[in-house]
Amino acid sequence: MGPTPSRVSCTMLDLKKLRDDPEAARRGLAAKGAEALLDEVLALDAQRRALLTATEALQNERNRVSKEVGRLKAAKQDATALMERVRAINSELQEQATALQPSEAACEAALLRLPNLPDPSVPVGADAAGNQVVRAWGDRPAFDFTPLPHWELGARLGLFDFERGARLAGAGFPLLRGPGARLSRALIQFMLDLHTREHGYEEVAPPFLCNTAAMTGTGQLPKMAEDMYRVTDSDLWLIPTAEVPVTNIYREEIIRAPLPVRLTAYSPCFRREAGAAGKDTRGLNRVHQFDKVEMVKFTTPESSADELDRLVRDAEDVLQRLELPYRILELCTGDLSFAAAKCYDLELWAPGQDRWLEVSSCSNFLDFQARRARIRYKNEAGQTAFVHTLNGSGVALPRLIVAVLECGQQADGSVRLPTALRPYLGGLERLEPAS
RNA sequence: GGAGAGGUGGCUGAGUGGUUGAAAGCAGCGGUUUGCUAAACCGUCGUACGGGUCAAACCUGUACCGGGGGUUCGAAUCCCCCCCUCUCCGCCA
Repeated sequence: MGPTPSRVSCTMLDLKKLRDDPEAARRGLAAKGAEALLDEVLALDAQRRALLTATEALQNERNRVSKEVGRLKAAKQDATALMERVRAINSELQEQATALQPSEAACEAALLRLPNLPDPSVPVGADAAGNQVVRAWGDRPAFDFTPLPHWELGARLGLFDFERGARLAGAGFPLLRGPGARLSRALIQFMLDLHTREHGYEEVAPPFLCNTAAMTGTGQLPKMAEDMYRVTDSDLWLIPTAEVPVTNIYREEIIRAPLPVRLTAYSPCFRREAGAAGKDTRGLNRVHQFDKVEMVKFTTPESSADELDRLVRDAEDVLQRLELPYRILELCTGDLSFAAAKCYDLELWAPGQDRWLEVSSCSNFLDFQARRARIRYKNEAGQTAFVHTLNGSGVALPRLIVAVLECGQQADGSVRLPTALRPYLGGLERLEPAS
């Protein structure tokens, strides 16, 4: 079984817009540090169009002469001269094609590496230091003892077995046991119930591996290949987030369902975390496999800004109901991910480590992913147009568990569980140390 | 994994190597009729990428009938490879 060739649209940013107003694109790309690529794209595009025009002129002639051949033959007349002419055109076309094909491929490859432009409302900044706290919720718990990090708590409570997990797949593949495994499952179920029953999402259970076309559609490929796990003898990658399969549900489709379509999915996520070696090696802060509940939306361009606000509130609701203090950052231009035009991060307070931990990233991609994946709808004028896509974690499990443990810890070594979660744990109120 | 059947526009569904980008029907859109709804009738109705126009409307070219390649002056139509769906068999959670 060979790899499926990906059929990806040549557009990610609108090429015509890039041509018509390169300066606007240049400003946006500069904010994301991808300015140089723009000139490369524009040059490749100019070359490509010149070749395309020449090729199409030849094709036009070939088509006209061929039709004439048919006409002559139908009239029982000699057409040898015209057939010779077409043969000549074809050999010329062969030469054209050897120039055009690499040109188109190069143009598309460069385009696929161009990141999305930041929304004009996004604060300008070079890196994470430029992110802005937009609001915070909840009081950070006060302790009359020194709060422990979750890996200490987990050891005392018998929740994790990192050593044996490493035996199975290496460091960063956590093994949860007993109450730890159950806590994880309870949180997943709690979040899915919340989003489906109260926030208006449809639950989906997607594949956990996706092909190259899907990975390209949402923007993981080509840029993030080294951050993903790949299956060796088929065209499949382990998903780094449910965003990939869920967003690609409508790839190459004109969505007929009324917008917005709001979907939520549980999935494991697999990330190589290339370049993060040695960072956050203890506990659950940064792992190669983790569980997450994801929210994905397909909307009209008119409503995507509002839907982003709702998305953030839906993620916040998870944290509020679990009584966990958090803050919300708006990412600045320099910290936006490849595909995002605007993004809010939700960070939970981890008192045992005295730091904030990101548990959710809520992004509006505008039509960036829709272009790449060709996800469209019919607008009110009846025209086919690209949807806007959004997604956000609702939320990621490991760091959620970290906060539940570190915020809920008591002087006696037990951990108080949030009230809203207890029904999912058979009424359990506390995790007690194994004695 | 083996055998068979099939993949055509939003859907259903015709299709001959040569003015077919593709019959017909449904849906959609615009309109007429109508007290409203329904119905009827008329018209319109694929996508992408180029060129023309400051731009839009519009005009025009090319490509696209699962994907790729081949035969041919000319391919949805013939040939090869691949993918997918369905049915049956085998294997297995």
